[in-house]
Amino acid sequence: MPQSSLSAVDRPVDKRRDDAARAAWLYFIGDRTQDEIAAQLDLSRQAVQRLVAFAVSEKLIKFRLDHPIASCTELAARLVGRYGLEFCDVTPSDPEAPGSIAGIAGATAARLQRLLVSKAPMVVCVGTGRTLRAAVEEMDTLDRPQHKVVSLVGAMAAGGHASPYDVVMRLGDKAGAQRFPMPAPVLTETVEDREGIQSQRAFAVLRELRAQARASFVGISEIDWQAPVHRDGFMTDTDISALVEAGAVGEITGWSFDAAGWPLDCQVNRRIASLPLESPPGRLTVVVGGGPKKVAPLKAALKGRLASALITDEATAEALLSDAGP
Amino acid sequence: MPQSSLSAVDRPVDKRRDDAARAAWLYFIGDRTQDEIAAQLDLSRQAVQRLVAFAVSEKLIKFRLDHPIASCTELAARLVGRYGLEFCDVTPSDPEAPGSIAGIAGATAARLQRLLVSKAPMVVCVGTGRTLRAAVEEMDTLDRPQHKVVSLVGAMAAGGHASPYDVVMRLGDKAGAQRFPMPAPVLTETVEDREGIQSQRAFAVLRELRAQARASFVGISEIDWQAPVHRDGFMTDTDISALVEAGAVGEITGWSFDAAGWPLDCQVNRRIASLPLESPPGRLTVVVGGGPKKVAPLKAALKGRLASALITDEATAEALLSDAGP
DNA sequence: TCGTTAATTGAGCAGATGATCATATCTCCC
DNA sequence: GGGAGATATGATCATCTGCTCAATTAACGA
Repeated sequence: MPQSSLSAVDRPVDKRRDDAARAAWLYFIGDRTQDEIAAQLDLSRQAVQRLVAFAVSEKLIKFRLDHPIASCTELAARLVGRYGLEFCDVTPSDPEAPGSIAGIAGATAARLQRLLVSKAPMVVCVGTGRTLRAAVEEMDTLDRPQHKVVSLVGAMAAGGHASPYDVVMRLGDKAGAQRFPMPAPVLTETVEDREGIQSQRAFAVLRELRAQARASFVGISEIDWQAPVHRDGFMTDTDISALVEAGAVGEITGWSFDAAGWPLDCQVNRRIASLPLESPPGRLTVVVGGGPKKVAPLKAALKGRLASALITDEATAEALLSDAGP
Repeated sequence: MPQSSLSAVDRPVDKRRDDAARAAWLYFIGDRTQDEIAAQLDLSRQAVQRLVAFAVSEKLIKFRLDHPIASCTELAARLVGRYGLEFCDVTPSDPEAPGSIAGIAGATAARLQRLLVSKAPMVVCVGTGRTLRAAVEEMDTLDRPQHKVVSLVGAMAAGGHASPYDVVMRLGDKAGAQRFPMPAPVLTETVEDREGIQSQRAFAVLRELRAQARASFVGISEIDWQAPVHRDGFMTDTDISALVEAGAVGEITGWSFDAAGWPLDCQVNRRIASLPLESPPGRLTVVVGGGPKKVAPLKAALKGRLASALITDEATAEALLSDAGP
């Protein structure tokens, strides 16, 4: 039996994941104690504890809430009404960890999954960022080679190093779908560079795919000195200064916009290589994000109709509905 | 705000479920301790412990394994080959609880869910029994009024009392689908009774729906003095005696068959009001079950091609592949 | 072969969890 | 209004879990 010896000897990682899955199954679904599992699998209790922790951290076992919490449902309905959204999902939030993305990632994963399980071939566009990345990790694995996953934004900084939050490749893997990354940095050095890159054949393909897309999922961020685009090296101090000066409050797929949700007509935006924002978007566009820092950007984006659906958490939803603020 | 006062005052159950969902969310997804949650929700630690336990027992929060365990995959592949199945799912089993249906129910729920999330109108037929009932409980709630859920078997005993394991109504509720229960007992008093009942208009509708069905999900049981059909009062001592005499080893939707999987041509089967078995089934027919008692019935049913797919557990799968046995 | 470093293991312990039980509170019927 | 029964609450304790740390084993290069 060459296969089993291969997987057991040559790939000890898989064995470990297998054991972890089994231990976690017995623990959460079989409802046994770690001691009992240890006896069954002939391991020490600690080994079982580690396997269970590993399974949880690797998302081999997943927790899902299947109950509409009334206050979240109500916030969602009010957001749909206020901003004319196609839908809005609001998850509970952890008051002790206001920036936590666990809930939003889970809710986004559920939406992505519901779309992608369907067998009719479809195109789904995605941006980048920590939240979307976490959402993809929460999804179940699928095998849908008929689908196409398209990036709205490049994952490279101008210097050439890649973002660790590349979403399109990971989502392609999870869904077993065809992947269309964008062969470009987020921000080019000059307007001419951007024009050069965008005149390439690959770009026309991406534009064409976006026009057919069933949906787009994008993250959102603030524009200031702690902005992810700055921390991750996509934009320089000079870029940020110029944007803040011009009144930027947030960005989506690299495009900065002001408090009214108008994309800025400035030098930096002219060097953004991502596919342009649309207002209102021609296709379902889901903006995903939450936490205190994202309130102002989200409020602006929704005002400016840069998105037609929203996934956020309870605290952010409340802030978006309060009339105070910028 | 009449609705919110209504739900808060007139329906304290919903409030409790809401709190339980929130507590469970913070516990499993937010990864907080019960003490922290108690502080946040302003409850005692015990109250939180009870809410979390309640949420788990009510399936407000669900655990799902997303990792193919190699040995289960291999067993499934061998069963598909041996019995010419369309598919086979094998879940881990808990060696300490050989009759446990937790895993099988989860796997069946996943299959049902994958079918029913799709929006194109479809018909799904179901049998009855503890396992299918548990599977439905594991499903997420859906809203698919375009689907039809059809019962292959009545849920009444001859005396008129209903089975507690009615599946079609529960599944209809879970999926938000139209429900077509069978207006008949499992076993009628006489052949004439059966003919009378089956000549009714409603029966023609059920036959018609089955012919269009996307899939059928059925349970399976042994035929002996501990058989569920006997314990639940669907069949009398006399019926069981006659069936055992005639060589029955198991039943599906009430129809008894012998060790070769041939439906028995006997007096009892002639009084069964369920829709007839087909061999091989014209449409996808998934038999669901596991545990030591179900090995012989399953082996017979698979030999006789009474089903075209199987969901079972590891221990049962091994027994079905071993050549020993009846 | 030996020494060095990294990874893995299990003992021990502090803290988290779940069960029990006595007490308090609610509900419904009179 | 009162009382029986049912239900909910919080104190207490036994058990379970996750973390730390020291010891051991494995891996690798000299």
